[in-house]
Amino acid sequence: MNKLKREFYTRNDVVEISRDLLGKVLVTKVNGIITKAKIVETEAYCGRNDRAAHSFQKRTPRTEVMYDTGGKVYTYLCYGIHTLFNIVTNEKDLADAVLVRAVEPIEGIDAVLKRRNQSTLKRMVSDGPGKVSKAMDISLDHYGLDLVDNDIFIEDHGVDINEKEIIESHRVGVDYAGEDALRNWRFRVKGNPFIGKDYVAKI
DNA sequence: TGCTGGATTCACT
DNA sequence: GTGAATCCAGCAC
Repeated sequence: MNKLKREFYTRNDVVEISRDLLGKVLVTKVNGIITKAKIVETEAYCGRNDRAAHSFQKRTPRTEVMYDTGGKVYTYLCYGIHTLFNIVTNEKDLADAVLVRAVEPIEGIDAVLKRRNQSTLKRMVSDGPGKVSKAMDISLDHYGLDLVDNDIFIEDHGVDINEKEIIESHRVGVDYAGEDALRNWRFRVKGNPFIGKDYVAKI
């Protein structure tokens, strides 16, 4: 198991990192419970010239960590209820980030099901960004955490997602971003049962 | 100090 | 298919 190193996160192409993250394994150790899940859906945000990004032309206390060096965790609350999990990328001050939208649980499944109040493992468990953080027990407390040296990190299990297995599509929920909302910066693993169910209609 | 709206989810019909 | 839940950041005053 190779834990991803700083160099993986600090590359300057956030879109490339988003693609590379597909098939990688997100690991969390919260309250002594280890949970692992394969990343099957990501979304890229470019802080400098992407109106969909929180960090676009406004540096605030909330988005401060996006301006830090790649490899940091950016969590924030959406609709007052849901925690969304982002991975900061690129060099310091550039504010790029990747949103993890869906995962496939592979270890600690009992804990995942318990957190999600489910009895069996199915798409429902982790096919949305808010569900991912809940399933993995990621909360706002993890804001600013360093993935390189902490209880939350990403492993490379040698799974290589073929270019042909990646579905590109435009991002959702960011209509306010105008033309930037049309960028094909959302990436999914083709055929994986845990990706968001709307992918057929949105392509 | 107060108002507004959002990178959503889930229960219910 | 639809609507309610729910809270904080950002901005206006």
